[in-house]
Amino acid sequence: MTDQAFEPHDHGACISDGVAAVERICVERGLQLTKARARVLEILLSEHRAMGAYEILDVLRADGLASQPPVAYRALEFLTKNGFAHRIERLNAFIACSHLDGAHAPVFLICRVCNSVAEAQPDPARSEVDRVARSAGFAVERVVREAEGVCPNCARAA
Amino acid sequence: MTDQAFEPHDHGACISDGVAAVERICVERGLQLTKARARVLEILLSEHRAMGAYEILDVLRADGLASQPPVAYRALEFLTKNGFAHRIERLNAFIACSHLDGAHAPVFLICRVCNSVAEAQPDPARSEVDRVARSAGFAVERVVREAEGVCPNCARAA
DNA sequence: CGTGCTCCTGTGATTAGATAACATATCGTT
DNA sequence: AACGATATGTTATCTAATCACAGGAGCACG
Ligand SMILES: [Zn+2]
Ligand SMILES: [Zn+2]
Ligand SMILES: [Zn+2]
Ligand SMILES: [Zn+2]
Repeated sequence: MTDQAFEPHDHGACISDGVAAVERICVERGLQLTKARARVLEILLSEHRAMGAYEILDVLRADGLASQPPVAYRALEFLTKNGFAHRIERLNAFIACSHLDGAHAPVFLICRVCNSVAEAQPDPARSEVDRVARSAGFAVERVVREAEGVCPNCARAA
Repeated sequence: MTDQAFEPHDHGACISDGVAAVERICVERGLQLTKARARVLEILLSEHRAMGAYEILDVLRADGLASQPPVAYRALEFLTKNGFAHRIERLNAFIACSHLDGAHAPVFLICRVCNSVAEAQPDPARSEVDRVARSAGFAVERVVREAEGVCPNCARAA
């Protein structure tokens, strides 16, 4: 149900698989995964936590690439519009998608101790948000579901 | 299940009832509902939509009260910490609570056309967020659930 | 060719949202 | 009166996001 963010895993595979999957989807859909966009995706994939636009910008700058805010924001807009990354509203930050297969309405679990973020993929049929919206006659276009708390690793450590 | 934000109602009662309820609760709990805090609450209650801190500040300024950001942010911190108002993460904005009775884990329905925001009070027992968190061993402390879309009034109008 | 078109990039400036730091005030308690 | 706790006022700063406009790469068409 949740992904591996809170468990030990081969993280090199997270990165390479993520890049490969996005490359494939871009070819399928005729999208341009340009240098800047690919680099931002890599940066996001490099950690299971949300990164702010200016933090990403710092990495780009260290790479010798362009360093003005619009550079990061444009790449992030491309990635989020196409479902390759998500914006975490609670943090004003971004994270690579870890469920690239199919449409989804993810739930994010944000650890306030280690800052890791897990993207979970709940059963879409029984969302309380949808239920409530339907009963109000409200047409939902986008849903934000984010939980802040302590992940199992940090709970054990304490 | 949802409140009256999307339906015609006696809005004067929304404001007076809201202020009265908060006043009562503050007395009960020994909280100080000072001039600035009460005024910010009134401003939030005056509309069923979320208002930004600087927008609130403009109203305070028009009232001849203090006009620096911390004034608004401190009042908003008091109101949100005590459950009298909520922060809408998606909008970086605030709205008065419309379910002052009891603890709650609200769902917000945000109309992108008329900007009205309804606070719904779903059955807490079957939250998808809680279910997912439990299965991941994640200890939830705060939940954000916000749906963006079109309210029934605006859907009819279109 | 080379012109126009579309999409992407680079850069400077500006706007919006939030907090830090520090001084002052108010009020009840001793 | 002196004190501590809480709330306010003000300046400056910081972070996040967008605007506006100039250029550049790729491609289609004549
Ligand atoms: Zn990984
Ligand atoms: Zn953690
Ligand atoms: Zn009302
Ligand atoms: Zn509406």
